[in-house]
Amino acid sequence: MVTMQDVAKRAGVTKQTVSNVISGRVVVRPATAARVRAAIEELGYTPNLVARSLATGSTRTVGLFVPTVAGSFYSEIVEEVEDVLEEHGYHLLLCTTRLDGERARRHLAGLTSRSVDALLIAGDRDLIDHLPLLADARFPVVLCAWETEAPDTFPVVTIDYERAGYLAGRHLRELGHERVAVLASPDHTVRVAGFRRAFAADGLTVPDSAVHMAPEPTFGGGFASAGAALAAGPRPTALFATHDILALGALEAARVAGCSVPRDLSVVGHDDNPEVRLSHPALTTVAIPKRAMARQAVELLLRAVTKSGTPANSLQLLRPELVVRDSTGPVGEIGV
Amino acid sequence: MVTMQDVAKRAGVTKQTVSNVISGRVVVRPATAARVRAAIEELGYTPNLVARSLATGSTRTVGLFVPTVAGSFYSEIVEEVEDVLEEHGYHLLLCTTRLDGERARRHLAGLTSRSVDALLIAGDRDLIDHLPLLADARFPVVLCAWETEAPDTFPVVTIDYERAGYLAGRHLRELGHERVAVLASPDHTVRVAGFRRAFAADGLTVPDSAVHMAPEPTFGGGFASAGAALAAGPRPTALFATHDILALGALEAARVAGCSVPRDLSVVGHDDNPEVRLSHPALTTVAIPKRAMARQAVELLLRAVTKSGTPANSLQLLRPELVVRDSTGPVGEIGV
DNA sequence: CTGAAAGCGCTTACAG
DNA sequence: CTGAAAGCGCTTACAG
Repeated sequence: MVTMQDVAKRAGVTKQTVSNVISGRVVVRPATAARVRAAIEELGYTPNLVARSLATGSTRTVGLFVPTVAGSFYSEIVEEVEDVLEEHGYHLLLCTTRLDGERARRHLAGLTSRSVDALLIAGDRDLIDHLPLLADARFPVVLCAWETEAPDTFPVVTIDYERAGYLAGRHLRELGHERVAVLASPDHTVRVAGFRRAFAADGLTVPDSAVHMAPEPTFGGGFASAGAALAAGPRPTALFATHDILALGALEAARVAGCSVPRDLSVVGHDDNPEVRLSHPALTTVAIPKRAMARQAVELLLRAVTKSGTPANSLQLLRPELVVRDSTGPVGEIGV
Repeated sequence: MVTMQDVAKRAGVTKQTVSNVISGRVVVRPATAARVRAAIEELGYTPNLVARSLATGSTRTVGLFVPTVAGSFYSEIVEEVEDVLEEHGYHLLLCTTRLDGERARRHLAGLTSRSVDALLIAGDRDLIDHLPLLADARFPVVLCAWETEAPDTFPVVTIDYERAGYLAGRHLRELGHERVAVLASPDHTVRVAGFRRAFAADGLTVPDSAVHMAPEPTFGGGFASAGAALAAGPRPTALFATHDILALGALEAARVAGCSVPRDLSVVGHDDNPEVRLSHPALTTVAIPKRAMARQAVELLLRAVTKSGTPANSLQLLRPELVVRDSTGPVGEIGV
């Protein structure tokens, strides 16, 4: 491989001068610089990034942990993170943890060894128990898409999930719904709490019996738990699913149960993933500013890298927004 | 940061001995090794991977280019690649090219500089024009998920897309369909050719007028071009979409046009993405062994890395399989 | 504006 | 089995 030394010899200078030409940090006489550039060109020289990293202590690489890359939520985050990194000349080292805490821990241990300038952890599912490992990391760490109680050891950029649930609830309240059901993933307690708050504001309560757990965030999971919700007691007039895909399953369950949406049943989802446009009727849902979240998190991270300090330890909550489509309507007189 | 030197001092040995203990490549006296290990523990030493890379010339990182990470096709590939890499102790550097050849080229240039031990390029969309840049790469390169004419400069692990189209066509022929339409993405000419071959085998031709281009591989794109196909001339009795999502759009177009699937219209998709289970009726499609493909490609790549040679230049075609569900049926008498 | 020196933290032969 | 030396390819002060 051709090294800086080779270029230097060819251009009749020392390698320090070559380095100066490349970095542009020191002014080099135009004639010399031209000779160096010519030599680089002729030799097809390309600097060895590993050597540079060792000398500078920076790899210009950021690690990203996501639970998975399947599904549009995290894949959009990955792409946004990559975009921001690219704008700043950084590379992306990706680890998907796949609901496997042990796997996450192993990867974490691997990255601790300086191969990364900073680390972004998206999603609280798999790494939450291993955060202490990062306590004396030599690089900045930022958390995002964190729904459960965020540890106060790292800056967090996330969504106001409580408000997301609240928006869904308030919307249903404004439409006059009183008897409602919730389809929830186990780790979505914050959304459910927000949803309840909207009802509590009107002196209504959403009983625990109205909250149906969907172990898996899948279409089938939504179908099954919506089926249970519709079969139970007095049929609800509205339903909030903490995940769009659960809502899509619920739509199907409603069809099967012969109840028309939104006439007999209103359905609200959560996330506003692109898939929801495939549904009939189009799903009313709470849109999550995931790209904005990812961008802010990365920018915070990179600011910490360049100022080489830990970022100010803060909790930043981005606001979700209700997107009203066709799956919700006023509570009907003919209900039941 | 604590270095090997620090550990050595603490253990009362030289850093070479520490290195030996860590690598395990040289036998060290047990007592010494124990002292070294204790020192490592006490100091919380973790080797600097960048320094190691510079010394060994290996970063234990593999670069992966994919067009996007949205949609299940490439996201499954990414996860499978990562799994195989992890099994072998490698990290994943991810670049999504996003239909942007220029962006792809920039990233390529960045990686050429030794920050990666090998490179896997999935998808022919964005990098096809920039492959010459890789001509004198100092690391192995493998191509996968390549549908267009593959360059013969690198090993290719891909799908027999021609056969995929053929399987779809043969299935429809076996059901007696003669008047068919195709919904195709512009870069899916090979699938279409295979589809046509199945008809040609029976002396039938699929005219160009029966092939409808869908510029975007989206639900809306499928809906629009299926609408055109159903409106045109004598209505086809069957339809092949070169992409599942196009087929889902077609299903919706059929519903709107008031034609019942599969009674009035059979629909075959391509890929067998998980989404297709959401459709009504469940979609018959051609399943693509994408995970197997990704695995083989990475294993080929890693074999080349460890044997530090270019991999044998070969073209490997994995076989797709027809998955019959509910969207296809025998051609009806009452057709049209 | 250019060159000589030291150093980033490791590994790899090679002696002892 | 352990130590002394050289080297991986850069960058960063520091002289001239």
